[in-house]
Amino acid sequence: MARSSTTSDVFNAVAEASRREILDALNEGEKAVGAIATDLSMSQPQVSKHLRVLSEVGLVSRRADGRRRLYRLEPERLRPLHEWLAGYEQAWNDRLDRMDDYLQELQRQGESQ
Amino acid sequence: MARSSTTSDVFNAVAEASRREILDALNEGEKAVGAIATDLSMSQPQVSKHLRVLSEVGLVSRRADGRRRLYRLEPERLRPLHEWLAGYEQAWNDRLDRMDDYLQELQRQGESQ
DNA sequence: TTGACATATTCCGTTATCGGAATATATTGC
DNA sequence: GCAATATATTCCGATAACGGAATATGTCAA
Repeated sequence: MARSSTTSDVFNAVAEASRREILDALNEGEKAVGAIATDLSMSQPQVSKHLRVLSEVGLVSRRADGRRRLYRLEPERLRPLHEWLAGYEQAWNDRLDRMDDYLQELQRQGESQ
Repeated sequence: MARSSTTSDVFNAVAEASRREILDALNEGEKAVGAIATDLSMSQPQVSKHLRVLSEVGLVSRRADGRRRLYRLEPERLRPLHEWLAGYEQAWNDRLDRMDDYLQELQRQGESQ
């Protein structure tokens, strides 16, 4: 058995660097396909294809403006990512605490020289 | 030109569901390969391979214990993800605010019936 | 040393994914 | 309708990724 489709969930949609760049661009506001392509120096079909993937997972929405298609970020769709990460906050903070202890230890040692 | 390697960054490492499951398992504490395989009903080679990927991006570390290898989560390596997401907090909150306004509007309308 | 156990690696077939190029499908203005 | 502009889709070749099976490596215990 080989692997199954991936681009159909937020994690994979966001895994590609170019798609993150597109999302970053849209984070500044609604943009047309051509504008994105120009700004990021990507080919128009490339941008359209990535937008399709992003659209399929709901990370962007589209609206028509004349012959242009304006894409808009849908940030709430990042929630799965956010929530998954939240599950690691505990471990994360424990680490920072230990790091803090360690730094204080270093400082004590430095003072006693 | 075809695409270049992907599994070499945190975003892609985390993009695979089985790898997220492994990380979730390790979030409870250090575990041996076999234990993970049993808990998650994955084959041992499969687990080893995923751990290799996770290891290469620093998300897990390894220590020997007899003939076993204990893997441990390195949560601070999730930072790139965390930071990237943080860039969307603004948009995220704006959305929530607007949602809030909308709910209040609904409520006002409800009261005036 | 040998055998059992634990993990890592290699090989393989299948499929997904990417970028580029060409082409198809709107939509507008004349 | 026709040309121009804007976007989407399709076809392609190359390659990366996955899972399974077999095998290699490493470690302990008797």
